[in-house]
Amino acid sequence: MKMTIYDVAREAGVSIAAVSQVINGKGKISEQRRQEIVQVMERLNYQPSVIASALTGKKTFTLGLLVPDISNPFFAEIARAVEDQSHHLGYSLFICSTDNKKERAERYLSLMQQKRVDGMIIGTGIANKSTLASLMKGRAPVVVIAREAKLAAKTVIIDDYCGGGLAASHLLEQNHVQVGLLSENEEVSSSRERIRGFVSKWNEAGLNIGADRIRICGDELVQDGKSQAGELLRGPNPPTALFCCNDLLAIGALKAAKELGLRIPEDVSIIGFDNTILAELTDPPLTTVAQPTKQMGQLAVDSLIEMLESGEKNDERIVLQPELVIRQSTAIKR
Amino acid sequence: MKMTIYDVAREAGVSIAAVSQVINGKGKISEQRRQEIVQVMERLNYQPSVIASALTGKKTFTLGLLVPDISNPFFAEIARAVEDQSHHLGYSLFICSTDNKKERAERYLSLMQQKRVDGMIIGTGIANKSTLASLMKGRAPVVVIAREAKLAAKTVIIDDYCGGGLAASHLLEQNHVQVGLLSENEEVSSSRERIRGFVSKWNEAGLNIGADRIRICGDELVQDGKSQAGELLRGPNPPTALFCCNDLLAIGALKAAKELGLRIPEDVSIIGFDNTILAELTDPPLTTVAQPTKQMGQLAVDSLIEMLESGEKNDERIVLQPELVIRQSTAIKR
DNA sequence: TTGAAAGCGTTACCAG
DNA sequence: CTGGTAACGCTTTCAA
Repeated sequence: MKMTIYDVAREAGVSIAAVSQVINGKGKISEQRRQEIVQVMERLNYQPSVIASALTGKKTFTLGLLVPDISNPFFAEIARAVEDQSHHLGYSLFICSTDNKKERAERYLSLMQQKRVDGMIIGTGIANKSTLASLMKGRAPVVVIAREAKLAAKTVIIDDYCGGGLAASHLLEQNHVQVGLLSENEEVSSSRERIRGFVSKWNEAGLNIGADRIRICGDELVQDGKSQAGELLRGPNPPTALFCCNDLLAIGALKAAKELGLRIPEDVSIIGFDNTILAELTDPPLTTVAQPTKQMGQLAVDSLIEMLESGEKNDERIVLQPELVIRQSTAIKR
Repeated sequence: MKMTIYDVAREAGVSIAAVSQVINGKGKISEQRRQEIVQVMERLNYQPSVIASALTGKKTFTLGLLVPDISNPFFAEIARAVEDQSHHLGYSLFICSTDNKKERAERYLSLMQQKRVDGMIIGTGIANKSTLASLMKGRAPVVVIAREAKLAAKTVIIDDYCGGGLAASHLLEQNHVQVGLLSENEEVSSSRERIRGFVSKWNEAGLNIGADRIRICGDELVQDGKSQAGELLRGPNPPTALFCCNDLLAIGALKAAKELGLRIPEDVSIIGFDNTILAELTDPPLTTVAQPTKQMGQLAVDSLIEMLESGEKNDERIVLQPELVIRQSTAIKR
């Protein structure tokens, strides 16, 4: 049933070498022979085996994408952008959700290497440097997306520090003084940067943020965001504004506030990050810092393909600018 | 740099066959030899090439998933469930978004075959029967998820017809008489079934739904949902309730209603389908019909693996029950 | 038990 | 131009 290059060659009365040449458009064959062979291939519905081709050292035309969670809308959007550009350029995509777990990430990475992906895009923290280091020594080029790489590596990212600052400025303009910050797990560098950027801007204004005001949330983003926000809001000297490192956390905060009978933004302002589709749907719509996901995904793939085609590793960082999207979850402090 | 089975064999002073045996845990080797070989493999950080193994007729341990759009939260959730179960069972996953486009679907399908996936899960309409038919004649087993297959094929699905009925009953109980329905593109069988179920329940109650009350939306779900709902709501005899075939469409409807200054649910009730994460975030939270995505994804993978391990094709349909989740976007007609 | 050798489907090099 | 043939890395008989 399954046709091979031999079947085609036999049917066309030529050698497999000839067939191989027309498949790859290489070498010299008379136009007539080529035509004939093409015809036979179509007639037999022949499809070259990527597997066999890969075994001889050719590419697999497969890329890998590692994200924390594909069901998180932000990463789903990134994934879609990456997928589109990959397929556009002729590559298939393995998608893996790591839940930010070191073991999962390493397992997936090793799997991808065994399956000989041509390159990978990493959008998730990788626990230790040595993993990334050995990864980069491998044959497959790597680009890091939406995260700070721990080593010099090609990176497509937004200026998270600046994004945090954007949020801080917005809240500052609205006269907030008491704020609470919701961060992701410490491994998540983008989250750390956002917090750093926020705090630094806040300090510039001569204001302080107590360490107890910065809450680290676990992987159950909505859930943990809700409980941490709840603690902050119920505690002494409750914040009048909450900066959340992503929209999911912000949604948790929203829930906590509502549950406490607080009005948003009248009683407490909430600001998210990512500008996922969720942000425009919440009640009230969420003020958030936007990342250009489409563009990031596309750039990541382009860079990756360029690296693997040129064979040169490239450590350049592409830093895009975040943008504040003001909706109705933030207001002047009363 | 890259270790092969030969390197291991040489280093361990045995034949490659011996190494192969310990890799696959087959054949008989003295425990001592096995230990030695394992040690060498670890020392050399040897990783068997899935590619080479596949070439000899073994599995690729790769599955393919086709969905309309991975950035649609419903499919992102399905994908996550499928991914988890796949990886749990040792398989990697290609994920492809087809946008419900025939050409894209066929291109992806062909790619997957060239890459010799062990099986595929189809969650998107495939334009013509012949494609599906030839697909199913291939070596790789297929299971259809969240969609009616056009041919006898293993299917994991909810009872969409019944789901439509659930929505209708809910609206009927609330005394609605004038309704509007928002459907997806005609190719989408689940959507058709939901509409059929809704209409039939409606008719049972002695009520009618004019053909002009059923609007087909394009692929820009939110966008198109909004414009179609807008037309309905602005038209003569506007509906007091809208049934939307998925949450995204419902969100569009929500937007249209708000833009027209209508209150929800006081002026118009809106009911969605899928119960994605979006549904609990909208303002007001969306009443919707839930699908058990986690379970569906898991069942699909389990069935697929079972088929490919047993080598038997299986046409069984697994039909799960949808469930009405009542939130605040629907209310008794005033 | 262990090892030699024949594939698996392609590519690429090297003679005709 | 064209065809034969040795890799590629692994699995699987089949002898020894």
